[in-house]
Amino acid sequence: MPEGHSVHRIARQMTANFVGQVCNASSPQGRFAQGAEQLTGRTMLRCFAVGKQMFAEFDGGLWLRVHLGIYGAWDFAGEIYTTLGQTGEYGRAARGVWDGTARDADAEDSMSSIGAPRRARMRMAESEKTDAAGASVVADAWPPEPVGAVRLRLMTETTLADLRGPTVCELLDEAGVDAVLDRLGPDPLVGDLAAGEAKFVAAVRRRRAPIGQLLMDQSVVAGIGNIYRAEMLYRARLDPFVPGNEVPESVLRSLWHDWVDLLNIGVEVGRMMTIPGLTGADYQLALNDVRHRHWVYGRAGEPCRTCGTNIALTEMQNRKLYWCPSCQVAPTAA
DNA sequence: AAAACATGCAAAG
DNA sequence: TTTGCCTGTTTTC
Repeated sequence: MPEGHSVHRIARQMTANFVGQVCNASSPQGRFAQGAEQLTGRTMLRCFAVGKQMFAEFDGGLWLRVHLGIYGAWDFAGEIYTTLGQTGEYGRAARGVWDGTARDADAEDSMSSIGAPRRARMRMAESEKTDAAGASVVADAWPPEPVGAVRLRLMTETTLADLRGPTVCELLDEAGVDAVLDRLGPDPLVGDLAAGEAKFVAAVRRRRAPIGQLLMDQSVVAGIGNIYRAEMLYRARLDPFVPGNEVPESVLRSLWHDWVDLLNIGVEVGRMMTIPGLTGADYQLALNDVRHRHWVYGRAGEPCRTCGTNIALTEMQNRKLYWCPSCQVAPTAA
């Protein structure tokens, strides 16, 4: 269940490896056989993310829309040309992974090789755990056997991407894409930033729902999920229950700018880094362990890193919401 | 070994 | 409001 940053990374990986290439598509699982047949032989023209959704355009006006949902994932294998800098020798390719479960050592690479794209031979072993040890064993098997229920496999001569467990995988025409885009709020990495800010502020200000709910509403702002929601509210020291129309405009503008920053960091690092200023061992700890990465998320009952008050937990929109009842308060009247 | 749980969403009822 | 997706990790028996 990647939040927005992961999907942007996947779209970039897809762009690097598939755009401009004639694709062969299949559905090893069978549930997308008809769609795969329509895609086969077409050239991918572009690929991009808006919020948590990925869109890829193929020649002939055919679009692929994918939403990974809570446990969907893409696995890339083969000749991976990446600008993401996340490739160890046998690292995992851009994958819709759980941010907190990335155990491989891609973090340092990620920091050092941004802007230094390189070719890497990367073939996934049968399972993630055997990547390091088992990669060479299966290195000559091409294409690799699908692992698990692969809804869609996209292939070029040298590269493949396997999609598993998505909530949405469908083909659309351009009008269909527009209809989806129309109901999505602004994404800091799509379109004009100032326009996005204005849309976000206006959307929140006209609603009475709690700000904690509105941040997760993809029509208000696209790409924020349960972790970024909790962390952004903490970073703003904002009570999650304040109605949207009672949040001062200045606070909303700050929230938007914070999302701009967090999303950019997330895309670059591949993790939802929400505690600023970490260095050295603390930074490495945060990179490698979700438990050390956040202010409040997943920390119910533990002391607030700032004030020591126990982090509270409640349900909002059927999702767990963590917050510090001491640090996070209603904004003073503007 | 089995169960619970997770960074969402859409479709069914 | 409930269920499906059907993965991968963590927790419980």
